[in-house]
Amino acid sequence: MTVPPEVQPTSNGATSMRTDRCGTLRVADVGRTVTVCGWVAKRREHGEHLAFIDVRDYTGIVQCVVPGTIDVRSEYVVAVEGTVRLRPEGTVNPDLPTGEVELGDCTVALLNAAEPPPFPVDDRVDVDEVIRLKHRFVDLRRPTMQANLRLRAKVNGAMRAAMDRQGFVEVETPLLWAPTPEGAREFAVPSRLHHGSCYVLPQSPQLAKQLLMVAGVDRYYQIARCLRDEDLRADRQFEFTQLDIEASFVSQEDILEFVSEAVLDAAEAATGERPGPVPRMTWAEALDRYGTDKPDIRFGMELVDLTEVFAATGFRAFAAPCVKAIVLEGGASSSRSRLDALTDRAKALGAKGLAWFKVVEGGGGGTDVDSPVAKFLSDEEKAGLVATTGAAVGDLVLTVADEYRLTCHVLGALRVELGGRPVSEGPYRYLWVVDFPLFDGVDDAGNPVAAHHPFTMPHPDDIDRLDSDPASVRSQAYDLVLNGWELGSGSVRVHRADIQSRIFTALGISDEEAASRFGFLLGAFRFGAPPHAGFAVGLDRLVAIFAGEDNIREVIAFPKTQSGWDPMTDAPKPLAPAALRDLGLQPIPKLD
RNA sequence: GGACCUGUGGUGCAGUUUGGAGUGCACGCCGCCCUGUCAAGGCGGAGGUCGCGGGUUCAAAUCCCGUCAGGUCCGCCA
Repeated sequence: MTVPPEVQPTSNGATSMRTDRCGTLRVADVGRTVTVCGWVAKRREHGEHLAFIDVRDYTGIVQCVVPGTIDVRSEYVVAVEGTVRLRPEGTVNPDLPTGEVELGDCTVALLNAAEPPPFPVDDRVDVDEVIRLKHRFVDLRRPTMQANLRLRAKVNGAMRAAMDRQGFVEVETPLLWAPTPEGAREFAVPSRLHHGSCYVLPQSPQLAKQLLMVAGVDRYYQIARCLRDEDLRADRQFEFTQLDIEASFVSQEDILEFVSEAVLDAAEAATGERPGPVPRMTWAEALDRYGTDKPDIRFGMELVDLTEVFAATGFRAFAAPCVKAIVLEGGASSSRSRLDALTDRAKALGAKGLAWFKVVEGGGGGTDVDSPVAKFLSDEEKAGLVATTGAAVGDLVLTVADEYRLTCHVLGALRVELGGRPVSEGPYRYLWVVDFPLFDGVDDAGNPVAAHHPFTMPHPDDIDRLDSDPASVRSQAYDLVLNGWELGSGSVRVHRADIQSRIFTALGISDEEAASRFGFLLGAFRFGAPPHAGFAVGLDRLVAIFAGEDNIREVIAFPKTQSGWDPMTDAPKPLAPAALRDLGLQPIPKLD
């Protein structure tokens, strides 16, 4: 966790109960009689004539001096009236922003007593997350969590301002939507008035915002909640928030500009520093050099292609469509158990195996490789391996040989695990990844699967191959990546029926099927759909990185555990029989 | 669906490798003392199904099997 930035209130926060906030009092306030309200952070009693109470609100802590004893405990809610005065010589606390002053001759009004907190309300210890979540209302009192919430609001505000400035209009879209059996699994909401039918919570406002383009809104945005019933991760919750954008009569370039403006504004608001222009990389280059479509470009360790080196190899494990390697500097000292663990990891990622080579000094001042499989390689191949990877004595070369995509995937993951740093650790390296493929793999029936979504416009240079060679068709889809996390994605949409029809054909979706799934959208498009394109930025991830957190739960007020449990409310819970009846539902025994 | 890691007073840990009395540390909590502390200090005290179940053993926090919960990851996330 990071030290929260000092809170800078925009007003003194005076109310009918207080004149000031705790953390704002300074030397300039000396002489004022003030009242602060907050929670008792600490009590230090010195007998019957003197006691100190540290009172905390979200702005910080102020020391209150009581001339006598006072019966308050940790987390009691109090209002304290006293006179701001300089601390006596030698008792200034340089660790506190309010440390030069204190409240003297205090009278303490008890507003509410409190049980001892279940864990310390400070940032010094990492408490078990279930306990924190169960008492989230206490956890959020901690300075870091307060700072995270407020940072999130600041980022939110900066993005809204950027979109407003660029002429976008905020429109709210429904949370109760229709099932669209494509993409992420949806949360269903049973209908009381239509037994047996359900609404679904939107995995994103995708279709709604495209309809707004048909409606002539021209430039739409929304800080939108999205819901996806998929397995949770450090960077994924069931519900998450996006800055959702769509604009008409625009190209990909316009969208990248709009989004850059919002994200860079947010970065400036959050960090005080405006990043430079965001570089670009094609999807193909990202996969080739980094083994992933969301490369962390804070460090090198790029994938090296060795396919040519082993083109004529007699080593059967390397007789594969693709041989690639990464170099771990100084890794030659790795123990056998460590190397075995790496091999297991590679297999878990889908590789058939992992061949490692320790680069050692060879005869005549040259280099040689030390490896269980070295005996299967020719001298030329060993020399080529070292030369092509650029590995030096003491380095470890890890190689995978397999299909191109799998090889890249495995080495890309190992690269991040071996050479990477926490996502929130600086510097911030933004990257546009462009020219994603239109299709990605095939489904069970052998039909191509849409890489982004089926309304993504093909790349103009590739559109002629839509029918003849769909796998080679690039799309006008793009991602924004920051330090190895996908911050968001978008695309130019298909607005013409003839192109949409060809894409559905390539996807193996019949006219009837398309009509039943997306009929309302396709129908709307017949009434004058403008060319349009859009994007969505994941706010939780962006804020987490700015907050120095590697986990989006730290920037969400009430998140759920990896199994979708909320320890505070104990959700999800069974519905009462009467509620089930109302909805026309009947539980069935759990299936194995 | 799968892999790995974790689970010990309210909190954070050590103890588990090599079985031997619920043993220890820090914080917190309760009581008393203390007129300048600020992670206050001193003295005393309370607080434990060692996640749960089973097995091995004379004996299990410790070894074995199962299970639950949490975390990280793979699959999944158009």
